[in-house]
Amino acid sequence: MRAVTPVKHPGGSFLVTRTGAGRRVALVWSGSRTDAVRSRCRRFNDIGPEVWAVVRASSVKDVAALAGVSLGTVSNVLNRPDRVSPATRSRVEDAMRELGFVRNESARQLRAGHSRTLAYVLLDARNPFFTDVAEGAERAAEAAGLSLFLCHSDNRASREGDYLAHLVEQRVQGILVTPVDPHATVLDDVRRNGTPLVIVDRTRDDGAFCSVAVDDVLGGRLAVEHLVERGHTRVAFIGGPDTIGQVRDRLEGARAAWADAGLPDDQLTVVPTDGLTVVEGRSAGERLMGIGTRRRPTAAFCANDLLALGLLQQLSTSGATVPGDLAIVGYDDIEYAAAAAVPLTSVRQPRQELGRRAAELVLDEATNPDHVHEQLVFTPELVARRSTFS
Amino acid sequence: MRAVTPVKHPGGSFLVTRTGAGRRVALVWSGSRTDAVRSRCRRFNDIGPEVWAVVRASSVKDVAALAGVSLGTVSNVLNRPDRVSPATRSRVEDAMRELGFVRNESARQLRAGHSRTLAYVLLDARNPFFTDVAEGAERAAEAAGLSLFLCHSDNRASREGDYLAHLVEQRVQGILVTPVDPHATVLDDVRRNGTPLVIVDRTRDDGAFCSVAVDDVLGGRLAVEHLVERGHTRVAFIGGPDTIGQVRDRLEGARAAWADAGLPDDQLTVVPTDGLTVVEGRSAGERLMGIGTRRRPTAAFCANDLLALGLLQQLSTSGATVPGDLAIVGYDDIEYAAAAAVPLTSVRQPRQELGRRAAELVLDEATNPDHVHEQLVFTPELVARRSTFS
DNA sequence: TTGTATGCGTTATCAA
DNA sequence: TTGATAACGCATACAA
Repeated sequence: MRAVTPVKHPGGSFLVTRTGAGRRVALVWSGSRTDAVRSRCRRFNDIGPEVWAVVRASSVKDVAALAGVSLGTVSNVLNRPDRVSPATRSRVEDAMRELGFVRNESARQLRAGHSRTLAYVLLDARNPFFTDVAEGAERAAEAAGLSLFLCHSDNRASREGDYLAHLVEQRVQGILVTPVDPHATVLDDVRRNGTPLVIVDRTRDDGAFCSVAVDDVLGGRLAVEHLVERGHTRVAFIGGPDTIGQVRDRLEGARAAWADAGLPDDQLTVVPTDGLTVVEGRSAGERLMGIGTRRRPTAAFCANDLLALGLLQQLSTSGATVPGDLAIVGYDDIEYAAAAAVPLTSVRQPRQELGRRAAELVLDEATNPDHVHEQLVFTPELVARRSTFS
Repeated sequence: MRAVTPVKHPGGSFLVTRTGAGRRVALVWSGSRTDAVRSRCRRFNDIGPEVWAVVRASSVKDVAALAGVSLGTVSNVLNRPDRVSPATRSRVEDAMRELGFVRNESARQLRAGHSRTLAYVLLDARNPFFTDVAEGAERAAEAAGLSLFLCHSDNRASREGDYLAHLVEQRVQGILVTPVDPHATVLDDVRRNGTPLVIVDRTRDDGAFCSVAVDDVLGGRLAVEHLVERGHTRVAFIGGPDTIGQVRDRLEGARAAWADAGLPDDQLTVVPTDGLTVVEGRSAGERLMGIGTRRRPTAAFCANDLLALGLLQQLSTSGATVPGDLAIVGYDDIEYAAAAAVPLTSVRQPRQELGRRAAELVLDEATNPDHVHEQLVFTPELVARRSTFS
């Protein structure tokens, strides 16, 4: 079998085709007439008994030549087929098939001034919350005939910055981003450049951007109200670091509900963590179980489900029962929450809806001259499951 | 605060700026001199007392004009700064800052013939296996100075096809893909067009593509050998549908190990599922526990960890213990496997390594004329945890 | 060291 | 209905 190796070369995209030994030139271009290919040869390169032929990817010009029409007609077939007579159209379409023509999006975009893509720069691809948001955005993009590219910043500001810069250079239609820091100037840089940007799952007080978020204070309140209703009077809040707005807000809501119930401050313990992961949840569990049974909280509210799952696992390892020894409320209601060994009570956020609305907002900003920025705040709801019902 | 709304318009990327009521034209362009902006005005649009000014995004030409140099010099500052005298260079850089110049990647790409991006089209963004593969690819891309875009096909052939077509039109440097069907002709279409493509976690027997995969037959064998060593003589294989190559291979390995151990065929039960998800795992658990205790398997080998987690949850709900009533081996060793209520024994695949090597292969195909396709097969290993140790 | 001219592939306008 | 032509923004070869 002949090796057919595509390479890239200044001036276009090329196909390199190699002959068998002995022959000088062989143009391998599956399904095409040799002469059509030969016209696109740029460079022949002798290497001993073999010869490389460098072939440009076919363009509208090549198609026009093969079909015996003008370049403008080919473009018409592509963009306004109704303006072309059926006979010539099918001749052009045949030529396209024969040459394996694919429209060059860079050229189209250069001409059109905009691309046909959205992007979502997300913090943590391993957290199902973000992939669910992405799914919602994906569907909205699909409905608008656009593609959605996902970029994983992995919680690193430098990577986030690289991605944002690249996307702006690409002139994407719009960017959704869950930023490492919503107040970082990189976001302003994007917008100064005219690329619509929507902040997802974070907000900024200055109203400079559209954003979609969930009322985390209310979420924290719902969680703790539920625990108070279930009769708990010693509760732990597990989460951190408090540089994360979500964590601060959920704790604030928790404290408000606690105060409203007339319970003493010191019976709402804060167990800080260094992140919102399963591993951190286990470590928090160890610390929690280290407290003497008399003073130990009877319930825990975790700042997200991953923490809650880690906590659950730690308890199960150490022989404690849920909710008998400790009731648990998580946050996010990811798929694994319902599927945990003890199904988790959790605060649900409308994740797909978040993504969908974010995509719609960014498209509005991209296309509607009368666009005004909106900060949408969604309402969370508590989903009660076995982890809080003995 | 004035509304500054970016819009898109044929002919370039634009910023629309709106005046306050009463004045006719206001050019809002933060940090720029008004005259520099005015030169880029294209269209003024009276709407009652307000006026829209349509402003083109700045190009090298604008920068050159503002800096008082030629367009070529600006390009040199961008691409070969050493060829420019320090004085002019700083003048040009000032102008760039002032105009908020951002290189137009479409134009650069059109000229260069290739982009600076890779893409990974993955099956299921919710499955941590794929995000870990993506992370490995991401790092390799970063090392090569490229960006990696993630595209989520969500197991749908049509969406996969849309993404592949779009990526080919974009002339990305290379595509990694875990395809819905590795033998589908869409993959051949991509390559016929000269875009390097590497198949991830699947293989194709015809050697038409590079691929990276893991020896699933060996993985199945390892799982069952482990269970046999632990003394199990009635084992269930849980997984499906068997249209998935992985499922077939893992079962094949399981059967081979079973036969090698001299155990009777009918004591290796197959419990088919409709997918590899947590929900399917629970449903399989129900069926399994429906078998009378005398004939019921004492161990289960699940085709992936999500199934195993679902199974585990089902057992725990119904009061059965793991591994006492049923030992469990999963596959993939995702993070949640170790973090499960009963830590899961699982077959680990070198996920990040898979992604890294795939990215390297696609870059080799893109840049090395002597590239030959390689089908890499990695070796899995068994990670023993509590779910198989009573 | 800097400037000029050309082409990348596409689309749209206008003339035939 | 079709064809010729001019941009879009950038990078480079070559001329000054």
